[in-house]
Amino acid sequence: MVGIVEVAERAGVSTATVSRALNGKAHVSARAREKVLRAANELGYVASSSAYTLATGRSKNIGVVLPFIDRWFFSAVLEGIVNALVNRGYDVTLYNLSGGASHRKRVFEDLVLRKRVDGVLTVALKLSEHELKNLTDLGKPIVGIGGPIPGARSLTIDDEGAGRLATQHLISLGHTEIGMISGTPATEMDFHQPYLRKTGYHEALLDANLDFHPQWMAEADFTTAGGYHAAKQMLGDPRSAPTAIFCASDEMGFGAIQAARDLGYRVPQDISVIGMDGHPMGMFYGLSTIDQNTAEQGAKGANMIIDILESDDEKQLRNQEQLNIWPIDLIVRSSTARRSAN
Amino acid sequence: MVGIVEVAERAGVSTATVSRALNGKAHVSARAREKVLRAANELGYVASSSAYTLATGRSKNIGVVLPFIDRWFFSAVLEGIVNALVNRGYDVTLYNLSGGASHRKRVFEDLVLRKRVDGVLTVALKLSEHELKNLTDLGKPIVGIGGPIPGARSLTIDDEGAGRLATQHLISLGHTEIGMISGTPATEMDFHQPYLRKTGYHEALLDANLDFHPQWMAEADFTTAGGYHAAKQMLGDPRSAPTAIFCASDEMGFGAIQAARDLGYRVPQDISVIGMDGHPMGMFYGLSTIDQNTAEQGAKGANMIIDILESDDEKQLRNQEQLNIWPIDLIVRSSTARRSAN
DNA sequence: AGAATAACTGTAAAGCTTTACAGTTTTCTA
DNA sequence: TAGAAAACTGTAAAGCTTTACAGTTATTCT
Repeated sequence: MVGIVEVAERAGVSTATVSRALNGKAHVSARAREKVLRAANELGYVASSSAYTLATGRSKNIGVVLPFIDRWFFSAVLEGIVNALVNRGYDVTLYNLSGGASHRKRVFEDLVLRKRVDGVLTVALKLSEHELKNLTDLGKPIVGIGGPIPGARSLTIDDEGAGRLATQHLISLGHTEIGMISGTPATEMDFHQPYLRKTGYHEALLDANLDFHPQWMAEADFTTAGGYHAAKQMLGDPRSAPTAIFCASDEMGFGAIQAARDLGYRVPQDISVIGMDGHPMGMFYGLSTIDQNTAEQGAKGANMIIDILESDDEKQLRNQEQLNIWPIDLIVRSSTARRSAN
Repeated sequence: MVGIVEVAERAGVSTATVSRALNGKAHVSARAREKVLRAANELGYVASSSAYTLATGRSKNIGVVLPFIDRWFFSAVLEGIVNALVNRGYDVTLYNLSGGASHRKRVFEDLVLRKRVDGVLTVALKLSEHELKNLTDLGKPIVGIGGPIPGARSLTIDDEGAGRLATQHLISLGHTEIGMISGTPATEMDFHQPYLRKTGYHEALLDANLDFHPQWMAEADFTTAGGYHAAKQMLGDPRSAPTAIFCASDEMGFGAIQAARDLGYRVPQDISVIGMDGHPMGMFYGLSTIDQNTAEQGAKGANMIIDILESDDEKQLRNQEQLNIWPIDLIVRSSTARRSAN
């Protein structure tokens, strides 16, 4: 393998000069720089990242921890993160938590700790005290996307406000019996959103002096299948069925629409459904939603962490708690409509 | 930060013994091993991965290169890969190609070459000669998932056979005018599948002595939106509309179903639609499909590359060309039915 | 019990880069 | 043109681990 000494020999300079030239540092003459660049190019030289990391203490690598990869929201955030990071010259190492508790433990205790990353980005994660301590003990910047991390910077939408906005949209259409499909306790272990969105829903009902009926509250696992079953349950008894449903994710919204149709309801004439997230397929099923500009949100979070890393006073900035609110948009499509007369 | 010398001091042994004990090597007494383990645990010691890599030449890190992240197929493969790799003690570094040509160039020339990975996994990628050379020049194992890499091992379904199987399913239902929605030339630059699936479709028609009509062939970009528009085009003129459509992905299948309905067709009474991949939402829309067990396929590919890396004769195995065929399953749901009489 | 053997342990080098510091060359000023 | 200052360049150490090799201790066999 070709190392820095080969390049130095070929260029007729020292390894120090090669290093400086290749890293764009000052104190190297134009002539030397040119010779080095040519030699490096001819030899196809690329510095060993492990030696670079050992020498500088920087890995140019960010760890991203997420509870799932194959659900749309997470993959979209990830896409935004990866593209933003590569633009700034960083790699990303992935840590997925869907493999069970022991797997999860390993991620927080071994892998992330392997001093392999310059910073950690978490996506929609709720950490235990212990996990949080493991993470902050790294002494590296942490940014939480889609869910605040205590003691660190976060970028998240106002989930409570989003829940309120979605519910108010239904209220403004004249609905008074409004159901919600939220997360199961199991999912809440990982994301905060279900709880907060539910709070927003309750607040909106309260503000409008509307009744709340326990049967109008269902729980599902954020999948289309889950939304389908929860909606069937909620709509099964026509005497207590709501006229509108707010789903905490678009996937659940798709399921809810399908369930309503399978039960003979028309959407939106008999039942209005609003989802949440901004899933691209929402357009095809006419699902009204709260768009949270997912990929851009990921990119923004990625840039936040690099900004911290590359600022001069990194140490101070590092884990200042700071909450950044990301904007959301209400998108009205054909799944929500004015409450019908009967 | 706590390094190996601190552990050695605390355990009262040398760094060599610490290293051996922690890596589970032979030639260390039970007593010494125990002392080391306790000391390491008390100090929360984890070896620096850059120093480890520098010393051993192994990074315990696999690079995964994919054209998209936020499309279901890719995220599902990725999820399978990540979980399998973490189980075997490897990390994954992600290289995404959706950021444009210069980005792509950077991935192949700089990042992957940074000697950061022990091996490379590509997903549904078609590489240029130049890119392939860059990759093989790494001298590291490569495994191509969902699309063969010349000169390397690959794991892929029989796309041609899958296209044939889907088409034959439609033929067996009595359809004689069968359309297909395939990939655009732009997408073919990245994946081979569209072309091969199309070939299988043609073969099945030929075998059954069925006519082929240019209007029955449309191209889309593998998204639901693309499938929707392509199907609208194909079905727009009722005089030349087919009675069944094979879509090269489930997402396009969802779009095609919606397009058919929007045009007043009933699915499956008037139009049968079959997709491909095994998207979890297919169940809800009753989309018949060819399931390719995506996550398991990713896991299998991941295990293949680790098997090569950890075999004794790694060098020989490394880039033997070898094609592994992954099984597929025809799943019949409610979007395909016998051709109606009229 | 003593010798031979096996098992364990420690020292030091290697792996490759960056960078502080010291040394050299060039440029500028008077 | 001499001297000071600035710009450049090189040497060598540091970063942290693994591991070959040599040295030490324990075990086993006779």
